[in-house]
Amino acid sequence: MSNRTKSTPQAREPSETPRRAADRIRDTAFDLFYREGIRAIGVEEIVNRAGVTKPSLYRAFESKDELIAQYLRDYDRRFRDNFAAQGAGHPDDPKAQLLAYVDYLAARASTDGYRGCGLTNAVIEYPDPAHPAHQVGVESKEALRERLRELCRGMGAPDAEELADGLLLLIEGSYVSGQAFGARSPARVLGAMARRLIEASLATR
Amino acid sequence: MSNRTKSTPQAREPSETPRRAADRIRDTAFDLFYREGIRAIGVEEIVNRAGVTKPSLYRAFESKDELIAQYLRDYDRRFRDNFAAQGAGHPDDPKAQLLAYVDYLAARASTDGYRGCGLTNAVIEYPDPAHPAHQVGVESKEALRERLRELCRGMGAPDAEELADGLLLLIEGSYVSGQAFGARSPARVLGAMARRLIEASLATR
DNA sequence: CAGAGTACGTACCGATCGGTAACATTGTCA
DNA sequence: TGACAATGTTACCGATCGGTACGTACTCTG
Repeated sequence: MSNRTKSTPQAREPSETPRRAADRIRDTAFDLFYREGIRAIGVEEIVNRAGVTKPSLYRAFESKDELIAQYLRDYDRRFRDNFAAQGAGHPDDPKAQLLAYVDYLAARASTDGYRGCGLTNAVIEYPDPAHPAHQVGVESKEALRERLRELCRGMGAPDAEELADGLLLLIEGSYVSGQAFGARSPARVLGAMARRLIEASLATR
Repeated sequence: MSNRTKSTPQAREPSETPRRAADRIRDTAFDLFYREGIRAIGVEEIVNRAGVTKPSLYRAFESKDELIAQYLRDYDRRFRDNFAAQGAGHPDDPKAQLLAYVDYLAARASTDGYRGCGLTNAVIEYPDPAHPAHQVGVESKEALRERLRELCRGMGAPDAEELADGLLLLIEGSYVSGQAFGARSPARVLGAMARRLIEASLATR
């Protein structure tokens, strides 16, 4: 076990194609799993498209399941970053932060070829709660639920938990409807519905 | 013994296990596909659990894809029947009809082991629009969307299309959230949120 | 009772699945 | 130059995938 770090990490251009085999596999798996579905993609296809070989995959990942879990952890990280980035323009304004993401999602989920949320899709593809893909997906959704609750509390909602769950339903509905309806997706009304629900909920006493 | 009634195909003991091979396959496939996912279930497992053999499957169905499509058509039929049944107690009251289904769904989607909507799941499992599973799923969703629009028009909503899409988002969100959260699903607030959204939408002018 | 259909099972196919063993090659640093 | 880590090459494994050629048992009809 030598975890020796090179003192001169040079010639490391992130945009370059070759890179490390493990990274190429990770990126390729991310793209294929998300686009085509996890169960639809075999390890053979991943290594072929990544331009590497199967032993390289199994040197970097214990199994396909572990690669799947890694894909979903990557997806979760990107999701959180993006969620935060959308609201970054509205510090100290929870409602504006949430609406920024909601408007972003409404546009994105109403484009042809949209594939929804990789984490939601994984939970559906692996209904067994014991499967790592299911677990990572559920954990991410629980974190999203909690984040929405924080935002709703910040808005001063009388019942923040209830409003957060309502918004979560709208968001998850946008993920899946976008896949079924493409550019004419019901997700196009997500922004208007979220606003209406928020206003009505803030008005309750 | 005397069976002069060969023209009438009866002698049907509905509760009996053996029945015809094709029917057993259909029922078993329905259950397994819904419970475990379509891609997760092979034809071998279907015929084993149905107590028949593989050639019997391929005599009744052209291919696995055709069996899948049949499963989804069956699912769609049961869904429409159930949707209608939930609102049957409120003739000439579109809002009550819709809320009856919504309340039913809120309860069902908040039980452990809930597996969501088989049609939604199929669209996610088969993202390729050319695949029959995807197509049958999408067609069913379009019909549901239209049904919701009818109901919203019947309620006198100023923008029935918009409200229908909002309700569709809530409903689809309940399907998928139920799988991730089990008994503590956000779907428990579906009834309250649908009511709030409907009232707020009816009040717009 | 003969014979034709019908309904089903036995046994098998090639392809692909996830995963591995053994060895050759490369590039980097000392 | 030589050690070492990373990667490629090749060939393979048992299991399972969707799908089929072919033989057998039952039943209805003539």
